[in-house]
Amino acid sequence: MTNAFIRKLEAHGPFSAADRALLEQISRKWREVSAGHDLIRMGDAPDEVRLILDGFACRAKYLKNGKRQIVDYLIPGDFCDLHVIILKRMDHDITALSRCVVVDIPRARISEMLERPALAKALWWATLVNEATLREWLVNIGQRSAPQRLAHLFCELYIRLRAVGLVSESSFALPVTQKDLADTAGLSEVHVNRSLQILRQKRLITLKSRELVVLDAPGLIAFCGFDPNYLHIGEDTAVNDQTLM
Amino acid sequence: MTNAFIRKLEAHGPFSAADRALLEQISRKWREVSAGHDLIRMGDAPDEVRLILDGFACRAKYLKNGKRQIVDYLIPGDFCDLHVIILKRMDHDITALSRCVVVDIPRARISEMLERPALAKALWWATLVNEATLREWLVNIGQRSAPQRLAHLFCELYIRLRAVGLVSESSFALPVTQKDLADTAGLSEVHVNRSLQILRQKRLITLKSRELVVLDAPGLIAFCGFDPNYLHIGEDTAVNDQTLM
DNA sequence: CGTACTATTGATAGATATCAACGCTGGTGG
DNA sequence: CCACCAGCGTTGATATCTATCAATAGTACG
Repeated sequence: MTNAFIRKLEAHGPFSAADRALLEQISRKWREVSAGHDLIRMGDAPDEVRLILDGFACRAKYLKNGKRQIVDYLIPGDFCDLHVIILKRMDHDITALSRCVVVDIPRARISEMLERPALAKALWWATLVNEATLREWLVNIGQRSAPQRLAHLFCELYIRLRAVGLVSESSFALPVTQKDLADTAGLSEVHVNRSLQILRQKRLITLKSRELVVLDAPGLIAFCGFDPNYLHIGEDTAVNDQTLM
Repeated sequence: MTNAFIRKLEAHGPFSAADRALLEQISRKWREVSAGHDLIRMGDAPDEVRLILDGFACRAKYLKNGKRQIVDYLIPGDFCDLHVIILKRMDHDITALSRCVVVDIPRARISEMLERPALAKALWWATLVNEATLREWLVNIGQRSAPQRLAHLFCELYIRLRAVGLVSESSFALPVTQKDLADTAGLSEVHVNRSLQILRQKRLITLKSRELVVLDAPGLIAFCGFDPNYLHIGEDTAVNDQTLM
């Protein structure tokens, strides 16, 4: 079985049999975390790197006044905390949004991965795409209107989830509350509600019972000016809106 | 001569003589870029990785409607585009804010660096701190008020610039316009002007002629709730506001 | 000593937050 | 199986923040 993790990493260069064997061994022993529970807490200095095999989680930072900013959504195949290999402590929390299946990879295994060029490159790739995504989020919050911010987030999740096979019929599970979206987009809960109504009125999306349906992909893309380049999926492949969504 | 680059990288583990020799060789051949000129443009796929030895630059993404979001400030010792080793193309621009001294490191040299554990680790460190900084910027724009956003930015620059010896007497060169600050903080130019007035009224800072003076460091820190942890400078060292600024 | 960029100011419009209430829904225990 | 409860979504009214527009004042630089 090739899981989301291996599929995602291998997207940018084939692995040798030995590489794959190592990855498969890594993802053999997993555990479950139920929705709402923390995978890692700020200040933790874990000895393993966590990896999500199934489920949805978010990375968030809290202010002293209780405000929260979600800075990433973690989907199957994403590493939670590659940082702790180098940076001793977590500077933020990771919380499960749905039931998650997680593997804990010991540092030693990561070191082994870093010694294999193809795997090391894959880890660099994952890290750098993360960084590029953070930059785009900054653009999103800094420069776009409330409804556009949400639209952009949905476009991104669509592409990322599709890359791991979690989109069907233009729709996908999105186990978040409007408050979560608010804390992602730097908005209030009420304003998220009203912004979603705008997106619905425009017949761009539907979001009900934690299920997001993209009704009009080109429209959604145009509405927020989404350009998937920053995700560096299918590098050097000619892409356009039609092929993408 | 140990330049900012080497000093910064070495902050997290000593290098061997060979490591240092490689670094010194790398930073030997430099060139100048004058203020306002681009170091790299979106879409470029350069064969070298650029590194700033002196000067100030910014990393920015543009929207189709002309809006701009600055997503990072680059100071001496910072890599411009480690990404292009792995991700083929730049997905943003880098522009000099002041006259810059830059070195172009051929890919091959970067590969040599990655083969040396201490140097590879240093590169990982730089990348992961970048990522952590982006997360904190997201918190900044998403959750703080306009004056707080600026205060937080100033705190960060203070710490980062001090780490490379560019702060003296609680002040440092900050070659940016109010429009630049606006595009950094997701605000309008006018509102930045008024927010700066608030910071001045509170006797926290002074900003004139591209020189920022921190008048009241503890006050500035308290005002925006700055916590330097995310910069991962002096890991595992007990730090507090007093020792920091 | 213009000229162009940058900073500042005032007035107004627009976007978003906050506050408060109510309705819906899914789960739980009796 | 129903009643209740808690969390979530929705709505309206209002306050606050921030953008926009337009004009003026500095400032740096050729």
